[in-house]
Amino acid sequence: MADVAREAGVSLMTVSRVINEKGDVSDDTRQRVLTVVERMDYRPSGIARSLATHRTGTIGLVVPDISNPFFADVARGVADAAYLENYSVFLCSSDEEPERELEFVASLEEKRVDGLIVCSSRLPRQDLTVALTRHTNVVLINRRANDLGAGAVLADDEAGARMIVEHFVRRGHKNIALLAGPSASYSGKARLSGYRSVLETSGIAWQPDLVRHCAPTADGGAEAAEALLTERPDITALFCYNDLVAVGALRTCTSRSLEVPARIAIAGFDDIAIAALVNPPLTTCRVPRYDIGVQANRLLLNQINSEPCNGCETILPVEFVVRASAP
Amino acid sequence: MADVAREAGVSLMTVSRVINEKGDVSDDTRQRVLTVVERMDYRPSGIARSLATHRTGTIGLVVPDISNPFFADVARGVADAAYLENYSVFLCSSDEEPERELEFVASLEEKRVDGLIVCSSRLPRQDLTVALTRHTNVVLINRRANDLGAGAVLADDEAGARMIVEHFVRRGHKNIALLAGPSASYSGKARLSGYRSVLETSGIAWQPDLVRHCAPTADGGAEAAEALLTERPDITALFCYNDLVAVGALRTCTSRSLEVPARIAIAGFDDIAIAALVNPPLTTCRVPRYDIGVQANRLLLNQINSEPCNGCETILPVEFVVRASAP
DNA sequence: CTGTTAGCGCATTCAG
DNA sequence: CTGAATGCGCTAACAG
Repeated sequence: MADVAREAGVSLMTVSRVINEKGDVSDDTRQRVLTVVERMDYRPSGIARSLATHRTGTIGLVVPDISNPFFADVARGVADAAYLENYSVFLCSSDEEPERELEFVASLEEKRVDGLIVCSSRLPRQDLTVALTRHTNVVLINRRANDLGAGAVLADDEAGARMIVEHFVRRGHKNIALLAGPSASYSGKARLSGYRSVLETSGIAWQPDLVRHCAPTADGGAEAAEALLTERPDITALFCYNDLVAVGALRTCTSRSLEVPARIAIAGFDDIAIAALVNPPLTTCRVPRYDIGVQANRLLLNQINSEPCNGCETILPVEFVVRASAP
Repeated sequence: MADVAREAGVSLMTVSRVINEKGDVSDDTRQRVLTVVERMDYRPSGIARSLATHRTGTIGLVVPDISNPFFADVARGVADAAYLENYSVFLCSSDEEPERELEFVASLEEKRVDGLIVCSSRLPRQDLTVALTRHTNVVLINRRANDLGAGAVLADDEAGARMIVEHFVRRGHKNIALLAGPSASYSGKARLSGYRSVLETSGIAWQPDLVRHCAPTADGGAEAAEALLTERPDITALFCYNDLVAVGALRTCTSRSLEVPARIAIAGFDDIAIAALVNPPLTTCRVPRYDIGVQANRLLLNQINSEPCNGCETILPVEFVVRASAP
């Protein structure tokens, strides 16, 4: 910058003003400075600027696993939205390890990020609190924490679950099973709760052995479906925690020669790309993953610009999608 | 930091030494400082440190689309490897827009990243050169640029293509078609080249109408397969640019009642998760995406630590995977 | 083993 | 409209 100032015959301050388009500078000198900047390929140091202004123009994004299509889509939403606002995004893929998640949060503090988006943290409540109080601007995805003063973006998982189970009920199913995924997660609980509420209002008895928790993967779904169908061969409809679980269940049905949907109807959740591509294509519930990312970013930038948002929440609607696996 | 120094009754320098575990400090004072650091919840400012040291401990990762499972896996490799080396990663998802890619490269320069990993850039050669010469440490993925002094990590796409087509030939196929994907990309060219070379060595005549370029998506594959099979119903084997294209081709075959693999054998490429989950599961070639990310990071860190690497390349082997779509 | 003196490259006062 | 002085929080070289 000093070089530019000298070459242009002005002070450092004037160069700074021109670059930041701030204060009044005569068109004449502005042009002169810009020319020199161009000629010398000068790029201001964001580091030095950050040190002076206490703002970095960066945010942190913590996800359990960036290779999981769900989080990859969320990340894309965050990244795109951040780009439009001239923010840069630190990607932190915690590999589901709480310990690593904590290290990320600490590291992001050293990097002096302006804010933080934490996606589906496995962190126990206690650790979350400690980690987040050191950051002023935080948005949580798929997790509530109003009392921490953090914003939250959630999908309406419960409503989605209700739509799916109601669909089954309308089709006359009585023995509707649930592969419920992880019991600890927000979405796991919400989807289970939706399932229960429809059974209740439909006057269908709650049968505990129709519900099984499982890992949120295709293998987890396949195993759980195997066990479930062995124990209760009278099941005619199967609501799966997510599409991967449903794909696994589909595999199990195929290997047991249970025709889908003729003999057993199957529904997933999320509507990731694979849902439409398997055979038969999955009935499911579309979760606006990209939008979740965009909204999380929006909430965060609002906080950064100190527009108040104490524990404000954004709940995004989901969309029921009927396909051949449960017509 | 000044506060810590005062509280501990030492100079700034000593605090700095303790924090960076550098120089000799007596156990006594070290403990005293650490205690104060703990008590005051002090965290050094990476920004200030970067300004003083000219190193940021950050790298940039530019990908066309983070929601594409291929790049998501690469990103995970980069992120995991970077984490192990205490580096932070800026995620830049360019949405396939060359213009945005350029802005990212510029922005990463302002952020003073220590290095840059660029994945499958759509940038014309000219722009790439300009953008990259401003960064000293660069690694390219799926693209060569030895003369730029950038490192490169590539998968052995040509060998993979050869394995697949050889497999078809061994099974007695003569009319082997290729849905070749984008003609401009490195991997598109390499896979086409592998296809041609096997035909040649096998004495099978090259038939231009058996090759069709298409978008690297399921829809792209479905359309292209439709056209291809209409024109040449005598095709018995179909090698697809990647798994998504193969899934599309599969869909087309199903809708035309062409049994796979009895009537027509199909193979994909990459071995993304979906390949094993469709029906029938896809024969394909596994590209070590995660490893590509890890290796790219390794090459980059080598450059950063000024171990010479002028245009060095790492070519990763691929693995042939036989499944039911082409047994 | 420890402290002192200088910046790192910029933005923010305040004066001209 | 422009410039000079000062500090952001830390580290690199030297001195003690």
